[in-house]
Amino acid sequence: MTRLSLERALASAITAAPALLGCVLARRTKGGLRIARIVETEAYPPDDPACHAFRGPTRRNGAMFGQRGSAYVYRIHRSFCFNVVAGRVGSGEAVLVRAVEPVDGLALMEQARERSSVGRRAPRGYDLTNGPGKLCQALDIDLSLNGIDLLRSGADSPLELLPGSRVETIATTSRIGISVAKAAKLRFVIRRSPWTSR
DNA sequence: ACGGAGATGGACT
DNA sequence: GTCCATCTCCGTT
Repeated sequence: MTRLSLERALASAITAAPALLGCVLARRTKGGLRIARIVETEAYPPDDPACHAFRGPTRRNGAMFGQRGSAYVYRIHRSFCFNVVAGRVGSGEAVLVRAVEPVDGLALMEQARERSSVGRRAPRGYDLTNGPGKLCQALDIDLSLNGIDLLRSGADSPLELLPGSRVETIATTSRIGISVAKAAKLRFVIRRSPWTSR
């Protein structure tokens, strides 16, 4: 996949969600570099009652109405969830990244997960990044990254989205954790990847 | 000013 | 399967 084809896929949440499988997230902090490959996504298109933007912009979902390729981060209970904004400015659509496969910086991810798990069993193996809240812990993604441009490259880019290599078979299922529009098959996973959630 | 809900995760039965 | 921690935001008073 080229950078151009990635940007083209971001024209809508529906096209972006499968296209983001296999793409790579590069997280840069003072501690060092963490690299992860996206293995599970969910599309939240406009006019979808399960989409946070469905009832128009608010302070929480404001970043969803920004430029395609920017980040939308929000808090749910104790956790954060990370989305890639798609569509046109103002359309209000995004792709939730639900699971990633660690590629590099594994020790940093383990430390970050352990830090968030004080008093509990330290997460190991697939448990490290196989859920939307878990990957945000492992990559230290929080509200400070809400709205940033993920397509900007450079040593000072805190979180960057990079095109991936072509992916194995993609499976499509219902989305997880929502209370409305449950039937839509808008969850995309790399088939047989052990790093997906559930 | 206040009550309720949530695209979750972890512990427990 | 059930329960609930913990916080931001929203809609309503």
